[in-house]
Amino acid sequence: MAYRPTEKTEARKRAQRKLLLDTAIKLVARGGFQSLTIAALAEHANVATGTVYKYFENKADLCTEVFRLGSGREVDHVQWAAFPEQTLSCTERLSKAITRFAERAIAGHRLAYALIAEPVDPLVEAERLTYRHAYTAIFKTLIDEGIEAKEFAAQDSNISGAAIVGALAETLVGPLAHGAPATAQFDKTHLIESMVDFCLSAVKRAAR
Amino acid sequence: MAYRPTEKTEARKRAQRKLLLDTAIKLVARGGFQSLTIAALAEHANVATGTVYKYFENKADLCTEVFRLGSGREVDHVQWAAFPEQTLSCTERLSKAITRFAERAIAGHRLAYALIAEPVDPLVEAERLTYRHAYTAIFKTLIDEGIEAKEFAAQDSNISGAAIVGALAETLVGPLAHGAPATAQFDKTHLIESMVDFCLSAVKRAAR
DNA sequence: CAATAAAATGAATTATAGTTCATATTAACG
DNA sequence: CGTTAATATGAACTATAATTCATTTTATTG
Repeated sequence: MAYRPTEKTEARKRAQRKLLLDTAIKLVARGGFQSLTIAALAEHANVATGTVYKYFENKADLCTEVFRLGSGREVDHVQWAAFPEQTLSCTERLSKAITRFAERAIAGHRLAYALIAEPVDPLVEAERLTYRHAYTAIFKTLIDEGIEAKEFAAQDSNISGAAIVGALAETLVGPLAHGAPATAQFDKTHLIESMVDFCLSAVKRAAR
Repeated sequence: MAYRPTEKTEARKRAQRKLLLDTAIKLVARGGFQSLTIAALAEHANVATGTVYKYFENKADLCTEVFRLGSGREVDHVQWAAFPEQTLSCTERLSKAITRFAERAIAGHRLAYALIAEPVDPLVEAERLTYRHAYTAIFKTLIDEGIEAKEFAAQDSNISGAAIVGALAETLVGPLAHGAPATAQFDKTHLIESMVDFCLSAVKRAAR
């Protein structure tokens, strides 16, 4: 008997895996999923291509994990805004959730675009639906609460939730799309305010 | 001198090209852009792969034309609903335009999904943005008219237009996505009504 | 029919990535 | 230090499609 995995090697293994994932996310944030190739990942992480396969079953597996890691935090932030510690009206919470979504998308630039809208391998597409659905679920729950509290009109909260996600994605992704030059600045505050107004009016349905 | 293109051959050429485009659209409608390969197209159109290149520069060119042909008619239909012959209120016209958009998307199934949301080659993505923008422009113009007529609140019509397109795409594409079994029926009328309510309330902004 | 130009063919080539695996390297333990 | 097991390596292999091009077929005219 001469060799056994020890805490040190296990730690190294975990670190290597994390390094690969972090590097992969950097690649996606820089050039989208289309730039995430095994070769490029290996290159940037200073390992051989074969090594990647010691940590990930195959490319789909890698993409899925990248997607989860990249989006998990994003979803959490919106979740926290929608369901805060303090007691706030549903109107305020929806407003904050939309603002948070938008702010992070704008800050994240290419990454947000890649996660929300960029063309990806069909294998990854399923994961994106999950991602978008996570947002829809947050808005749906919040809208249900708002209906209960008589702040919002009675409505199909699933549809409204999805509509909000779609509206946000379209209005945010438009300006961020392609390799939209970071110079092409747009009025972030104006965009966010507009979207808050649009969505709040929609769920309140005061108009006839 | 012995051979010169004549009207007959020119006509045949045009017909061949049309056949290829129609076949390509059928393929996309059946299995999305991912199933549109030169080999498959040639096979289904009963020509050799090389022949395709007599009619199209390259694949990107083919995809672009497929996109234009496929979406052109769709956009026109919404355009007609938004700007009809008869005099109608902006509210009614917006309602009809949204309904038309949704009805055609639902009827078109896979094709609508492919045009609006399916992952495609980045080369084709630019064309999609054009396509979505065409819808945004229609809604923007209609919203501007509605603001003028005091039917809608003052707002950034570009943002609202894009928001409507995004909201529609998200709510419609969700149920249509993947190879969503045609059996998985959803309440089409309910969905359309909900979206009309959502969008009309949003642009009217009666709520505060 | 002969001559010729256009059009079609499809096997071969090219390009791009994902995946594998025989070999080399490294780490742990006696 | 020597043995052994785990890890890493990266060139070779595989798969998938796009693209090309020498050859064949077809259409037109004198």
